[in-house]
Amino acid sequence: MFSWDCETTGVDLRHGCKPYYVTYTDESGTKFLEWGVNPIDRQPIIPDEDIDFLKGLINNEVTRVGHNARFDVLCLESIGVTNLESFPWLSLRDTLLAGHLVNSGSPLNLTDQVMLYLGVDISPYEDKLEKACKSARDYCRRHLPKWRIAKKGLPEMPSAGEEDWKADGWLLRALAYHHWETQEREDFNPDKEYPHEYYTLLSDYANADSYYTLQLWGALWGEIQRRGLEAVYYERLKILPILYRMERDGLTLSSSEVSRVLEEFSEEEDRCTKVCINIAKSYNHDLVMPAGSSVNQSLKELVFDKMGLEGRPGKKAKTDVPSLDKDALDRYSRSCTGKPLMFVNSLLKKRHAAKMIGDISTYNRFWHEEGCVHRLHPNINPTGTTTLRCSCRNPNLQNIKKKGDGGESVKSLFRPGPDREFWSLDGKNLELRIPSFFAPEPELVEVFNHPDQGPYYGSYHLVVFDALYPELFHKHGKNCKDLYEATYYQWVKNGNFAIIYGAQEETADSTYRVRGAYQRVRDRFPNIARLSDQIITLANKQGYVSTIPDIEVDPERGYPLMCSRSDYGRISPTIPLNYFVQGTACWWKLRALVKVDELLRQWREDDGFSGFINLELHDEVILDFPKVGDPRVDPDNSNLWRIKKIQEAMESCGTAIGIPTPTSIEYHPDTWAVGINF
DNA sequence: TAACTGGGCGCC
DNA sequence: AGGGCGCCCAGTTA
Repeated sequence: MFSWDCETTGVDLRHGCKPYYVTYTDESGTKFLEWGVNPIDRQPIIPDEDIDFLKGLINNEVTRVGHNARFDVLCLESIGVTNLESFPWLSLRDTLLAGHLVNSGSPLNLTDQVMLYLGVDISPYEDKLEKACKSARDYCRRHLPKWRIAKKGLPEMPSAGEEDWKADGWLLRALAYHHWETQEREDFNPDKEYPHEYYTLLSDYANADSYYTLQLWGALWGEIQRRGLEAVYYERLKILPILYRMERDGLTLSSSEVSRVLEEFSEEEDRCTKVCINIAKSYNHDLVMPAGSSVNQSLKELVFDKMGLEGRPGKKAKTDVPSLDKDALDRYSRSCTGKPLMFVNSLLKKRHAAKMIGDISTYNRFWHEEGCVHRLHPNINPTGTTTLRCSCRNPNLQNIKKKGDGGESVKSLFRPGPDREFWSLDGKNLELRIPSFFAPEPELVEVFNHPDQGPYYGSYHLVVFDALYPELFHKHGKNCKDLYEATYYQWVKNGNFAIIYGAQEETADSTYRVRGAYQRVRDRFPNIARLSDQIITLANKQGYVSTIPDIEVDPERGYPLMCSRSDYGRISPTIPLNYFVQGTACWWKLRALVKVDELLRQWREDDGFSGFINLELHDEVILDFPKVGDPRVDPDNSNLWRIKKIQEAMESCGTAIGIPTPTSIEYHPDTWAVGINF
């Protein structure tokens, strides 16, 4: 068993950042390889024999321990040591995955985990390095302007912005050598505290990392064994190569659509900004328009003081400062006319345009150009949430606006490349089904199992609609869905999701817009109400909730999700059912990804089929396939049979947790924003 | 300057 | 006591 860790010139390995230091620890101790970095272009200078040596090292060992090992595998790939297909993924022992499994609610960085499980404080290594790096960076800014210090705006590091100093660990040794070679400054002493340690500070820090990563693995695995969670760990491990592949393949945007939309919306933003400024002038106010959707003093002063609109706090606000969010602006606009009304409407339009432009600019920092498309490779983090959801960043592709306000959406820019097509598969009503079948709630089980039968036709929302508006439902039946699409039916949906998200009585009633709705829903679904109560009690007793056990993995144990406690030691009643549902849904999705990936790999071997997974959206999977034929014209000469296989595989994951999980199929030949149901 | 906080907004 | 995220901006604090 050995552990390894790479230090890099930044996290953006697909944009030119590279490892310059590899540390590894095994039974015989801790060793390392260190390479000089050219300060002008930030590229490490790596001897061929070191690459060969690393190849041997990686291939010889049986188990490999890493902290967020997927990143370190990508490091090795970026310098030609290994690659996706040949790396022995299932031999990995990852202290990030293990740490989340053992305690999903605690900080997972190495320093915190080593403190928690080994009682050792390694923060002094990092603190010393941070201090020295910052001094070195200051020194370079003053005396060596040609040296390429990490900062926002460098094309090779689009993620720069936070903790930039971490990308400049190489700088200490580079500066020390530079001084030794040139002796150009007598007073060379950028850091008064550590002037003579520039050769070794990075090394001390990095070597401690690989050493303690190995120790930490031992502690975590002991805990996993004690709690009998080995099978759950091994199942989770399967996700790493899938995410690695997903990040590599990424998601494409149409470059011509991007240019067109950018131009149109820039004009729109300018126009609306001018309207706002002119209206402000008529109030004797020189409005300084805030960027994007943000709010500044100038805007507040105009709206609340000079126009005299009555401010109200926002729904989710932590303070009682008057809100200027979309919801608040909508409310204000209903109570005003004339210039204030025109102002509010222009401000909303300006924000809409600015949001679109802002999203595209963020993508622009990250994308790679490939002919007529741009390709994004986001970072997907399987331990990025306190539930089992993955988080996504650089850029985040899990919050792409679906529909424009009457206009275009960012989603419409995401288009398949030439001779490609998108498909998406979505677990239908997954989060509503989980408590319904698990409780179980016989009425809802019946409804979900018979989507063709009246009066509810498989719709959870219609059942609640009936409970809250019995007269209307008696009169119109399932037509209520269309008749009250924007009003009662929408409010019912909002309320249902609010409850899934943990809303308590007051919030639920106000979301449903019906007094007493919360209690009526509880009365209608007594078993779900009881499940919620029981799971809150259990969570307070044991500190966590478990997802539904999967009979194909471990019929006894699900994935434990820690519930955070307030200062008084109680768990918020909003949390337990939500974690249970959200976590179980994502367990389903993780297993679905494993099965989908298995099919895709099989097809690749069978006939070279090049289909891949672009993205996962918690209960949904997006696929990028080669265009074969239009399934609407000739289903037999299309990818439809493959998609049906994938659908079958995903649905089978529901069986293993006792929840029927019908999965819908959408075909996107043109753009992700438009889907054709199959 | 850099780090932090809150507001705003998008998704499931 | 409405769950889980990431990103940008403005304004304050160290």
